[in-house]
Amino acid sequence: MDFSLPVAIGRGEKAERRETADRKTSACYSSTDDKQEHDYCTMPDAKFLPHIAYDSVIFGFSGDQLKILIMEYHNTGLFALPGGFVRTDEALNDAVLRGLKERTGLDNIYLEQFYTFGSMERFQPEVMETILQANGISLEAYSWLMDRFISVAYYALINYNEVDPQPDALSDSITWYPIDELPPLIQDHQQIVQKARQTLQDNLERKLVGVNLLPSRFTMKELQKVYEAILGTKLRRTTFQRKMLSLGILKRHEKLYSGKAHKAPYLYSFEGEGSAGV
Amino acid sequence: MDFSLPVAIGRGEKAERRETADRKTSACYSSTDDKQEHDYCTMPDAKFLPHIAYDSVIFGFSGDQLKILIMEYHNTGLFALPGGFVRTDEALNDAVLRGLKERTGLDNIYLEQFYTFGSMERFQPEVMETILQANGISLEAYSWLMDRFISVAYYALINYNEVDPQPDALSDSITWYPIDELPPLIQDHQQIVQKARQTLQDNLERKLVGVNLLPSRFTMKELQKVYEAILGTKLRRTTFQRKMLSLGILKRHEKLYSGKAHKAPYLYSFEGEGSAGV
DNA sequence: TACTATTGTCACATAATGAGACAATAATAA
DNA sequence: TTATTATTGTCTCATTATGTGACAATAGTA
Repeated sequence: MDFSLPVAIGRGEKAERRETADRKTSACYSSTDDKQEHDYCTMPDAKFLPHIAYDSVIFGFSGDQLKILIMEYHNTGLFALPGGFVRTDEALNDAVLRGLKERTGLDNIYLEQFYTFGSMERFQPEVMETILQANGISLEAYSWLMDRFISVAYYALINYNEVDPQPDALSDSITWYPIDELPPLIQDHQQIVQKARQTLQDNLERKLVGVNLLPSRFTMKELQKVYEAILGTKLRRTTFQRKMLSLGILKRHEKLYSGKAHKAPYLYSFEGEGSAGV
Repeated sequence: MDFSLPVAIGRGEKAERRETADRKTSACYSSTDDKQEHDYCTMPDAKFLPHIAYDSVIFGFSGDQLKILIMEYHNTGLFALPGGFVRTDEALNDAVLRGLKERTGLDNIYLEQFYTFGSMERFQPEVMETILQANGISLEAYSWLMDRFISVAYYALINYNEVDPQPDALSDSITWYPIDELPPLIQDHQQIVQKARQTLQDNLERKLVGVNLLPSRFTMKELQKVYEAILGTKLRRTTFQRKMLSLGILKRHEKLYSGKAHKAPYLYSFEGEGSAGV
């Protein structure tokens, strides 16, 4: 009963204001082709904060399943979460938004930071070595990538149908996988996914994150499917409907005539972005 | 009704296993006097991860108030949260536990990571400059401290009466302040405290963090005071008591004869660390 | 022995949730 | 046109949880 509305970094709220740091900011960003920009810099030490990375668990919903985006690196058979690095003059949150924009093309993404991973087990320079070698990249020039990294993990909720995912320079694919059918992931990425899902479940009851996985207008049944996919349990139709309506944050619109032989459901939209709870 | 038990880093759960990184680990740690060790290293670049810090919001409960530990730097009038840095071969969580041990003397602390702060606004080299100068420390040798830092924030819950807080080398005091009567803090530390309190409030309903602020045996009234201090609201005695007892995780012990002219309350202890909810 | 302050528990009202019943209805088949 | 089918929106009733006050039990004091 104590629902408060979602506070997104990318959406309603402003992202962290960016101020320019006045030191050590040399330009070395090189975009090689017009369609796609490189994540990695030829003089990276001057550009990115060392030892700090982020990883993103990007959730989508399709075919009644919760899915996430996984990247596969060229010629390695290695799978990983989309991630990246933080520029020396860039807010952490802005770095993640930038990376998401590159992968998804979307600007307005529901995004939430959930944990920072910093164990020693995640330090496996061989992995990055393999990836760089498979891409024919000099290990010396990118030795900073073989250092120990602490990774700040975020999860994002996006509308599956709105997105055409784009791989980065080192990977040849970025693909939706059902959350329960992931390929083996590098390092501690499986753990990161686990924690992301747990956080998503926890927040489902407090915030109203579910709606961010759907188009702006959706039926009650679709919303229920999202909840069921996130929680991994079946929910009772009438109870769910009553609960959602009692929150007073869904606006009812016209009916959806699906062509099926039964009563047409109403479409709803999420009335929020402002504030209602606390 | 969906309480799950607290999962502490320092307590029931193991801390992240430490493996030794095999590179760049030169010993330069120097403890100057027997009682107190220095946080800062004469060759810090070789010892600590650059650009990464942690801050800890250490909660205690006394006189019906929620309090936190604040440090005051020598000769500066600057106040800050206790914090520190991560060694190159040390897990992030272990670094925080190490710092807490130094400040509080305690090993077994309820600790939870809650957010990583990485905005550009927190980059204020003047502040550290002031602190170092006030301590007569060469700015050149410690220039790394003036770099931009991303800070992983943790909150800790400890038994107020069990602790004799110890200042570090740069500060001359570490003192309990009521959470609503803090001195002005440096950088974004006020924000960090705010978010810590919010997280604590959120977790109070899901986990049973409250008990970590009390001695192992406590009365129902004491527990209620803790909840009221955290939530900032008065609670109804009978409802609170019924709720707590219905959880089935408090063990009742002998009565506490306080010498006051009324019925003596029972003492309770927290039956947990295992699992009861989900 | 009466009085005071507080505790543990109960009783009742109100609110939230679980679980099923049922009428409404959009398309299809007869 | 009318019956049939699958699904939706809503209602009802039972169960559980919570709000609110009452009250007896009791450890000390007067």
